[in-house]
Amino acid sequence: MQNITSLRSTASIGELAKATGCKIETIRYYERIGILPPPPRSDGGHRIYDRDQMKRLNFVCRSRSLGFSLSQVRDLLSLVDGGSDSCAEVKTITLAHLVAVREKIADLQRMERVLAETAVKCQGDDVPGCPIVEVLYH
Amino acid sequence: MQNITSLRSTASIGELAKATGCKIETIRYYERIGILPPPPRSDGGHRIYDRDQMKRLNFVCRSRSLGFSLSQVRDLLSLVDGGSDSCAEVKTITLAHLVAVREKIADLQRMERVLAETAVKCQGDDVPGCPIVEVLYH
DNA sequence: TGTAATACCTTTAGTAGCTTCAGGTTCAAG
DNA sequence: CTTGAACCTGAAGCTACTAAAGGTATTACA
Repeated sequence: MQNITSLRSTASIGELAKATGCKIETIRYYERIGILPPPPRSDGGHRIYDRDQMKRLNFVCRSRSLGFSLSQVRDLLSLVDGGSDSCAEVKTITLAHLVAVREKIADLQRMERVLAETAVKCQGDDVPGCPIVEVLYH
Repeated sequence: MQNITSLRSTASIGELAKATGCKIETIRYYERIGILPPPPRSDGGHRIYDRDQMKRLNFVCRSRSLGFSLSQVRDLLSLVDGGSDSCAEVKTITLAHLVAVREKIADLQRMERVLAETAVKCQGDDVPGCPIVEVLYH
């Protein structure tokens, strides 16, 4: 029984990684760049995490998986840490990100269309007249 | 009249940049990493490009704008340079890329959905109960 | 308790695809 | 001939990690 949420209130970095789905190296990286605070250490120097840290890392991972940049994550964290009534700012960041995501989708859909249209034209014959190459030369 | 396509058959790096929409620094970068061959130089050391180079750069830029990686561009260029009947290989690279593009679109659409659903729930009140923050904590 | 496997530690360098900077040289217009 | 724009090089910086090297701590088992 090593389940962090049941028996023990602390976890090693490896247990934290398993619990959050975030790689060990990434956790250390987040600490190095100040996204996560440095945790206490064992006598031997191993990192020891508590539930708050796990919550925080979950927040970071979830934000990242939704495409927020690390600097946006930093901003979100400082709003959450602040605890003041800054929900509006959280929403502002989210909506700005939503716009960016939609732009990326539109970009990719444009690519997708051109690639698909072009690929069907190609029979796989000879390069000199390859329709894909023609399109790439424009 | 400095139009590269009309009066002169050579162009400076700046003219090439304007003609292709590719930045000067990026052109030099492509040369450095071997995507573009080093062009001849003026007595003073300035790069001089001809129409073939411009075509090649166009090919690179267009491929990049369709989301091909530089290593894919490299592969495509060597197929084109080879001139043999490798149209099938061009198509293979294109289809593989198309699959990757579609995956990216699907990823982004998942993000978009969560972000949009979450954002509408938030009224912009206070952080402790912010629905966006809740979702990020999961 | 001894030991071996596993997990952890630090620091450094590498990845993609550019962009920016510093500090200097060349070119073209007037 | 001068001046300002365009060009040159080499190195560093950017995002967000990932990997590798070489060493130490912890833990499971006998």
